[in-house]
Amino acid sequence: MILLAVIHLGDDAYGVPISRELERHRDRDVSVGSVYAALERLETKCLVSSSLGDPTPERGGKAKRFFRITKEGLRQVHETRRVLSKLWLALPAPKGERT
Amino acid sequence: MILLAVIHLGDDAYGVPISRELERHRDRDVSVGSVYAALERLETKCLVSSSLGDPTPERGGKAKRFFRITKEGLRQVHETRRVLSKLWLALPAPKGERT
DNA sequence: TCTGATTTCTTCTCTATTATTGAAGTAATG
DNA sequence: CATTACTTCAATAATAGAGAAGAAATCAGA
Repeated sequence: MILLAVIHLGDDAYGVPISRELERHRDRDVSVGSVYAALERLETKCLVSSSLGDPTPERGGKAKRFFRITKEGLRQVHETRRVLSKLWLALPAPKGERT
Repeated sequence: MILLAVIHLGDDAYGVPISRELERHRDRDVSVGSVYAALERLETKCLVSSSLGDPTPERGGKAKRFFRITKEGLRQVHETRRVLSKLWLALPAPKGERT
């Protein structure tokens, strides 16, 4: 889900909004520290890359660290989608859901 | 993925075939111990239930422990599918894939 | 019909990795 | 120099994973 958030946020993918995006989709609190930890793991595995941004005209604050998905990261996202989509095909429909 | 394997295997969902199903889909070794550990966690959370089977006419072996997905487990599988499918919608297509 | 080897599963133990939180640290602006 | 907007650190909980040990059944031969 972090990889997907990085993809969706595009040029605005740094710690805080990534964490907010996760909170929105998972519908629960997500501490920003855990997001950074996961991003570091993803970077170690070369699924994302990061670079420091320039100061902005906003109030203040430390320089942002922007994340981008790598080619390999995108590949793995697609692979995961492929596998799960296949497994989900045979799923019995839940009550009250239109197919 | 374990929940999905339990669903797919139906009346034959016990440790060994669940582990084999995972190996098949993930295309790598999956130790049966890790599968049992996960199944226990899932049972603790009431996402699966289990019951011991009777001896079979086959060669031998300890009684099988069969797993079934619970109503709540099925609900969560569907919820996960719903959320991820939504996130996947806007995914840029990988090269060489027909859409 | 004992008895032990074999088979098929499950359970246990230990370690590595991932997840999560909350506090501390840093570099900007007003 | 107080405030703001981020990042990094430190500590703990939870999950993943492998491999050995344990359990209960069948089979085969004496």
